[in-house]
Amino acid sequence: MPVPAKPELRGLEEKWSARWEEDGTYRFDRARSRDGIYAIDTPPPTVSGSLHVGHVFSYTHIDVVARFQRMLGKTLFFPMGWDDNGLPTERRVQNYYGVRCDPSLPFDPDFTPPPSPPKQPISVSRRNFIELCGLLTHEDEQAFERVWRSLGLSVDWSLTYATIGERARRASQRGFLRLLAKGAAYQVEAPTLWDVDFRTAVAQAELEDREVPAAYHRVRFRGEHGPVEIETTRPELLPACVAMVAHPDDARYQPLFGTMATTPLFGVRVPILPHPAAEPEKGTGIAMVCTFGDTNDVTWWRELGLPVRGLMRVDGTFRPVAWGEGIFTSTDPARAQAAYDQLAGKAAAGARRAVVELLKESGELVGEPRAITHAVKFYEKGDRPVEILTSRQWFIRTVEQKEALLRRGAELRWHPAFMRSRFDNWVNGVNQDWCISRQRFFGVAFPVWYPVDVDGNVLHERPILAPEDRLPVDPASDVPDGYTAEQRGLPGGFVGDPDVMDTWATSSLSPQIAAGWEEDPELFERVFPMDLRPQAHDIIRTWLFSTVLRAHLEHDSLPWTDTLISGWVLDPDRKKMSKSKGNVVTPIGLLEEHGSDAVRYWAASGRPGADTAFDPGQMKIGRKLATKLLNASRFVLSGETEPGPVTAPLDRAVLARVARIADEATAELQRYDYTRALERAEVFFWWYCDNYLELVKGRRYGEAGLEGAASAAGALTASLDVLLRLFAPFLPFVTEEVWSWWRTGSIHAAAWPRGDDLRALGGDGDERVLEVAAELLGEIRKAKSAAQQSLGSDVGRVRLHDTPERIELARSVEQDVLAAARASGIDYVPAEEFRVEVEMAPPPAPVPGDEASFPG
RNA sequence: GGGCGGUUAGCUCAGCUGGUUAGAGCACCUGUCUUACACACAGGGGGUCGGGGGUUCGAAUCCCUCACCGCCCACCA
Repeated sequence: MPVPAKPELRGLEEKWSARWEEDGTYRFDRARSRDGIYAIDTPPPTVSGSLHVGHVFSYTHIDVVARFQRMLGKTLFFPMGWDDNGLPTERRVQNYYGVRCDPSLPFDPDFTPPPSPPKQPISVSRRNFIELCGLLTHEDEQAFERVWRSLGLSVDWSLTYATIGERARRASQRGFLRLLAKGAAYQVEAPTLWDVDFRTAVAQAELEDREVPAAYHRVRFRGEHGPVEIETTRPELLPACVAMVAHPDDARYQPLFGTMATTPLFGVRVPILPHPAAEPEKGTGIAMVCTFGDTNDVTWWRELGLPVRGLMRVDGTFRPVAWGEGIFTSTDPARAQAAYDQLAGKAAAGARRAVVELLKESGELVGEPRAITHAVKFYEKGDRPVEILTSRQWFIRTVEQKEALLRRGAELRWHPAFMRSRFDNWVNGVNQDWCISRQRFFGVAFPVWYPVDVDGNVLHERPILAPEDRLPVDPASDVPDGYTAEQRGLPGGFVGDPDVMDTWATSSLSPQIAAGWEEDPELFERVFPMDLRPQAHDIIRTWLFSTVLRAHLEHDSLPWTDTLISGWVLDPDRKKMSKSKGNVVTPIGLLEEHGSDAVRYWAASGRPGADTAFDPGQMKIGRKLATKLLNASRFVLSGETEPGPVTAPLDRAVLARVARIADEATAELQRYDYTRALERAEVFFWWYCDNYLELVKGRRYGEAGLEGAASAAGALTASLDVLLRLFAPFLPFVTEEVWSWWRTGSIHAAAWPRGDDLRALGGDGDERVLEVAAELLGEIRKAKSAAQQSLGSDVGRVRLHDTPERIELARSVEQDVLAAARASGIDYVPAEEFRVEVEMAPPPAPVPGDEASFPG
C-alpha cells in the first residue's frame, strides 16, 4: 500500500478491527507448549448495564501487556468473560422489564414482557425470570463486545465464556462438590449476614461501612438488686434480648454475675453474665445481648450458650408472636403482648420509633436519646443495614486457611508490589467462613437434593449429591438418581436445594473455567496456572482472594504467577468517577470523539495501581502523538533514494540511541511498568522528529549525494521500524496503519524490537554526536527566533566555541547542521564552554574564496 | 485504632538505587505557514519540591516527626 498524501486517523478503528478479526490476528495457538504461551485471566465485566470509563482504562492496561507479550513471541491466551449471573443482573432485569421473580409460580412458555415496564411489577416464574436474564445479558454482551473491539482489545473472541454459561455452571458445581468431598465446604443453620431488601444471605467480603445517623438510648432493666442500665443504638431489639454481659474484671458488675434481670416492656428474665469481649468503657459497661444485633451478639450467644429468640423475618420486619410460653415467657405476658403488637409487622426503623415511645411512656428510657453518627455495615449493593438472621447456608472454610493464603499472597508477584498489603490486611481480618449460598434465582444452583422423610421433613443433613458426570444440574427441574419427578416435594421423596451460589463462587474459578478444567486437559495443562491476573484494587478482597483460595484448595497452587492491579478513574475533583458521570461520558462517545489510540494513550498514562484523573487533555496529547506518527512516517517513507548502508555519523548515532531506548522500554514493560515504557518512547520520538528528522532532511533529499541519502534512508527506515513497534501495544491502530504502508503482515504479529538488531545495522554509533548537533542547531534556531525570523531563513556563518572533543564531533556532522540551519559555514573555536555566535545576515552574494568576517 | 499510597510549576504528572543551575506536556506569552506535520515548529516566563527536625561534603531523593488528601482493614453496646 503506497504512502497516502494526506494520512488520516479517521476510520482506522473500523478498518483495522475488521481486518484483525478477518485475519485471526489474535487467535490463540493451542498447539504451542506452555513456555510459548502467555495466559491472562481476563476480568469478566459485570453485564448489568453499560461499560464505563473505568473499564476502558483498566482493560487498556491489560491489552498493552497482551500485545507486548505477543510481540515477544508468545501466543496469547486472552479470553473474554461475561459476568452475567448474580444480583446486579436480576436487579437490572426487574427494572428493565418490570418483573419480579416468584418461585412459587409455574413456568409460562408464552410469556413475553410488555414493551415498557409497568408500574406494578409482574410476577413471573423462576424459569421465566431466568430466561429474561439470559435475554437481556445477551444483548448487553453484544454491546460490550462492540466497545471492546472499537477500543482495540486483542482478545481471542472464540475463547469467550459467561459465568452463567454451561461451562461455568459445570465448573462451579464440580468445584463445589470437590470442596464438599474434602470437607472444605459445609452446610449449617446459623446466624448469617442478611440483606433484608434482597432477602438473601451475603458474605463478609461484600460488606461495606457507611456512616449513618443513630442515637444512643439508655434503657433501664430491673435487676435483683436494683436497676441496671444499658446503652443501645438498637432498642427495637429489646424483645430479642437474651442476656446481659459485662467484663469479668468490671467491679461494678461483678456482684451481679449469676443474677437475673428483667427486660423493660417485655418482662423477660435474662441472666447477667461475664464475658471478656465486653468493654467496660463502652456505654455503661454492660450490654444487652440480642439475637441478633451484631457480630458481637453472635459471639456471646455462641460462647455463653444462650437461647435464640429470633424475631426478624427475611424481609426485615418483625414477625407476629404470642407472648407467654417457652422462649416468649414473660413476667407480664399481657404487657409484653401489648408492647410487641406495636412492633409486629414493622421494619427496624419503625419498630425502633415504637419501642422508644413505649419506653418513654413507661419511664424505662433514661434521659433523652443521644444523637450520634456511626459506621454501620451494609451489603455493598444494599440500601438498608445488614441484619443477622438464623438460616441454613453453605460455607467454604476460609478461617482455617488464613496462614496458607498469606503464604500464597507472598508467592504471588504483585504489580505494584505495595498492593499486596491490601491482601494481607484482608486475610488477617477474615473472621468468618465464606458464605456462598444466596437466596436468589439467576445464579449457579447447588448440585444437591435432600430426601424428604415420611413425615415430610427435609433431611438437610443427608444431601443427595449430583454425580460429576451429570453436571450441570438444576435441582429445581432435574431429578436425583433413584427418584422420579413425581416424588418431588412429597413425603418419602426429595426436594432440590433452592439456593444459588454467590457470583464470586463462580468467578473465583475464572481461570479454571476459561482453561477448560477437567474438560479439555490438553488446554488446561498448557495455560494453568496462568501468567497474569489483571484487576482493580477494590476487588482484591473478593475476586483475587477467592481465586487464590479456590486454586489453593483445588490445585494446591497459585492460579497465576503475577497480578497487575489497576487504579480507579477519578473525577477532576478526585472522587471515584461515579456511575452517573461514567454514563454521561460513555466509552463509545469517548472513542469516537478522541479516537481509540488517543483514549488508550490516556489510559496508559495511569501507572499500575494509581488512581488516575479523567483527563480529556491527555487524550488530545495522545491524538497529537498518533497524528505525528502518521506525518513523520510519511516523511520517512516518501523519499526517492532506497535505504542503503548506514555510514553517516549522525545516522549511526541515532541508531545507537534508538537501540538504547528500545532496550529501556523493553525492561520497563517486562516489569509491567507500561507507563514508563510509553514515556520513554514518546519523549524520544518527539526529540527524534524535532531534531534528527530536521538534521537529516537535506541529506535525505539528496543534497549531499547518493551515499549520504542512502545512509539517511537506511537509518530513517530502521529507526521508524523500531519506533512503530515500540508504540504498537499502546497505539495499535495508527501503528498498524503505518506498518501497512510498507510492510507485510500485522505489526501486532511482528517481533518485539531488540536494540541489538539496530546496533548490528549501525555499528557502534556515538550518541554524543546527537547532543552536539542538536545543541548547535538549537542555538541557531534561538538566534533566528530572537530576530523574529523564519526558521527557514538563511543565515551567515556560525562560530562554535566548544571543547576540542566536542568540536571534533561537530565537524563530523557539519554538513547536516549547515543544511538544517541554512547557514553558510561553521567556524570552530576551542574553548572551555559551549557558546555559539550566529551571523544573522546571509552573505550578500557568495564569492568563492571570500572569508566571512565577524564584527568585534 | 492498624495499614497502604499520595503531597514537585495554574493543571496532569516524571524525577527509580542521594551528585552539576529541579524536568515534561497542557495552559499562558512572543515569533514562524520552513516542500512530513499550523493537530506543526522555534523561543520565553513560571516552582522556598506539604511543614519541621536529622544523616551527609551534598537531600525533591535516605531517617524521624507532624499536617493534609485518598484508599484498605478493624471496631462500632
